[in-house]
Amino acid sequence: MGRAPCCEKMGLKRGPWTPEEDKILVAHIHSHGHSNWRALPKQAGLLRCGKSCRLRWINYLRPDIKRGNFTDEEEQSIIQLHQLLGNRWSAIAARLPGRTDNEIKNVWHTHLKKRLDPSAQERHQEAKKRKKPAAAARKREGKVKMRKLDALTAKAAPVLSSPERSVSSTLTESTSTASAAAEQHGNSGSSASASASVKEECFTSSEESEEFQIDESFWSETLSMPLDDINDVCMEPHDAFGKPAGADGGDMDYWLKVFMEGGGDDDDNNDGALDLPQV
DNA sequence: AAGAGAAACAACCGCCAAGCC
DNA sequence: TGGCTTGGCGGTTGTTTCTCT
Repeated sequence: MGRAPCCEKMGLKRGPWTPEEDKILVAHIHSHGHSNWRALPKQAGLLRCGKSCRLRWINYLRPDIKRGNFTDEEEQSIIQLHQLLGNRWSAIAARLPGRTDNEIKNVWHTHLKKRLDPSAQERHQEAKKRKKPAAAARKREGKVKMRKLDALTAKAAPVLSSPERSVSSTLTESTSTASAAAEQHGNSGSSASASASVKEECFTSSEESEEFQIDESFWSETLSMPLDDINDVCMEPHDAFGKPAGADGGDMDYWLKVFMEGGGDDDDNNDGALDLPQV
C-alpha cells in the first residue's frame, strides 16, 4: 500500500488563490498558527489541500516576504550561492531574507541562468516551442487577476537595497514589518525601521491600484492585529541567516564561510568580484 | 490595432526525510 | 524496529502579461 496522497483531490479547489481565500488563511494562521498544515484548511474552512495552503503562506502571504524586483546585489548573491550550493533553493533563500525559494528558483530560471549560459537559453526556447501548442490549448475558467496585482505592487515599489538591512535583522523584520504596515494604515508609521521600510513601501504604493483595494483592506485588517498574535504564529527563531534555528544550516554555513574566505569568485561567469551582501 | 511569441511567476506534483506511534 | 504521517524541497507546468512585428 502506497503512502496516502497529500490531499484528496475530490472537492478541493486548485489554481490561483482568491483574495478571500488569502484572507481566511492569514486570519486563521494569525489566530491559530500552522502547527498542522494538513488539518489547517479544514479548520479554516478552505477548500484547499494543506500543501497548497502552506505554499501560499510561505511564498506569498508571510508578512516578511519581500516582493518586487531583485536587486543586483541579490542577483549576484544568488549566482554565487548557486555556485556554492547548487539547486538548493531553500538554502539559498535562507541567505536572502525576505525571498522565497520559489521566487529565487524562478529568477534563476528566467534571468540568471540564461545570463550565465546563453546556450542553455537556446535549448530551453527550442523545447518550449515544441511544447507551446499543448499548453496554450488549455484555458482556465474563472480568471483571477492576482498577478496583475502583484505586478502593480512590484513595479510601484522597486525593492530597496537598504544598506542597513542586515542578516541579523531578519528575526525582527517580520514583526516590525507588520507593525510598520499597520502603522502605515493608521496614518502614522514615520518611525518604521529600515528593514520594515521595504514592505511598507510595497503596501503604500499599492494603494494607487484600484484592484488592490480588496487586498488593501485585507492587509490592514490582518496586519493590524496585535503584535503578540503575529509573533505567536509567524516567526520561529531564526539563526543568523534567517533560517529556523536548528535547521541544517550548520555545515553549509561552514562551507559558505570557506568559500567566502577563499575568494569564491574563481570562475568567469561573474561580472566581477562581488561580495555576498548578506553573509 | 491585432496577433504571435517570449517572459514572468504562481501553483502543482512527486519524492524524500524526519518524527511519531 | 518498522510503518505511517507530515512537512519540506526541487522540478515542472500552465496561465497571464509584456513586447515585438
